[in-house]
Amino acid sequence: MQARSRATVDALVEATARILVREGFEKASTNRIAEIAGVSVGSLYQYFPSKEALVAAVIDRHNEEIMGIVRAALTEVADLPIDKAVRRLVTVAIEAHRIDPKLHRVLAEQIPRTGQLKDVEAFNREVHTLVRAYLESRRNEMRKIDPGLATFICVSAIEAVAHNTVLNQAEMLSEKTVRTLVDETTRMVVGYLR
Amino acid sequence: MQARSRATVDALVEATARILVREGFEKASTNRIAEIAGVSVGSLYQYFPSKEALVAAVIDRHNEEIMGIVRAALTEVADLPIDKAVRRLVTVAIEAHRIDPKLHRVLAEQIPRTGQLKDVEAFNREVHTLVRAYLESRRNEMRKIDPGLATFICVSAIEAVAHNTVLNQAEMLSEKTVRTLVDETTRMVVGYLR
DNA sequence: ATATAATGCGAGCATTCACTCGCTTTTCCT
DNA sequence: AGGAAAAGCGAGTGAATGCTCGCATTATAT
Repeated sequence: MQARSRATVDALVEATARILVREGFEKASTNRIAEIAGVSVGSLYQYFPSKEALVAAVIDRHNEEIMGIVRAALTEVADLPIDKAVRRLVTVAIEAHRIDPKLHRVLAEQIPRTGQLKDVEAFNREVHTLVRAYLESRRNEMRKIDPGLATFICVSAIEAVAHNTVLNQAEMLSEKTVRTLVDETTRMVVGYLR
Repeated sequence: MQARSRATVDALVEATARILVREGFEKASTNRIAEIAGVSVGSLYQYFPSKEALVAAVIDRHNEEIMGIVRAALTEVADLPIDKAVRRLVTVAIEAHRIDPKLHRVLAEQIPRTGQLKDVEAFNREVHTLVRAYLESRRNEMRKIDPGLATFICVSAIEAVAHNTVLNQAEMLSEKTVRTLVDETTRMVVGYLR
């Protein structure tokens, strides 16, 4: 039956994420994952050909969540002037990183980059492409500047601020702090673009 | 008989770095490291209590190299106005990341962050402190702004540009590209600060 | 030359862990 | 009900690997 197996798959992915967050990558053995999922190792290998594939599924789920938000934001921002748009994007970047900070941290710090590096790169490229398209459509509001370069610098800067904010300050982030941070980052990026 | 043992220690650290770069973290077993170093596993454990400690030594050596450059730059820049200083710092950041890009990549991507995370944080804090001190000494050239916040944003942005540049473009970086990148990043940061 | 200490050796132990396979249970269909 | 197919089970396997320990070699001191 399908419902049953989908539940098993979900339980496995969920359990993997939980263990990664609660006990770190090292403790995440396939046996343990199966145990936490309430499933046998045999079933695990019925659905995932390797441990790597399982971890990749977790990464994908998380990235897909983030990309959903980012894509939506970039669509809804398409008609806004640069200052409004950048502000929104900075806000969204921080929000996206805050979805599941602990998981984000583990994925960023503890997962050995192997095969699925390709996937992460794909997400990166997508963000790049989308941002670049937006910037090109707003060329008239900007100074003369190579769009690829501008995209690279802006995305790097915004991503870094969001990333470091979430990693360093963990969960303790007041609304006010976030607002100030958004203000400042927006100011930097907008000032740079025009 | 210190010379002999120092040579052994050096050989071990060097071999570890080589294996990390050439074959990745997974292939870096203690047995293999000892073999490449031309030393026995027993000797390895005479000088390093664990594999982790060995990897930590490699990380430390690399970080120390980078910090040496950064510290020097920040000292020699102390009397320069903001625009000159920032330009120098951006340049140095990229240079520092280019010291050993392959090792840098492995350290950034493949090493599970365990204990020695503390060390990395210490380096981070030092950079922060130094930059902040500089900014505070130049307050008069800047708009009214919280120094801690400004430091956080500037360091994040510069670091991210340098990091991504080196990671994405590997070794293929023309002088011209670097100069443009430095120009643009400098422009962004300086524009932001004043 | 002899004794003592420092350094080095590497086979092997103990453990962990990804993964397999033969079997059982559950679900579906007629 | 009966049987086939789908899903699940978990003890067991084999390989990898971090690390130990008893012994061998080399340096220093007397």
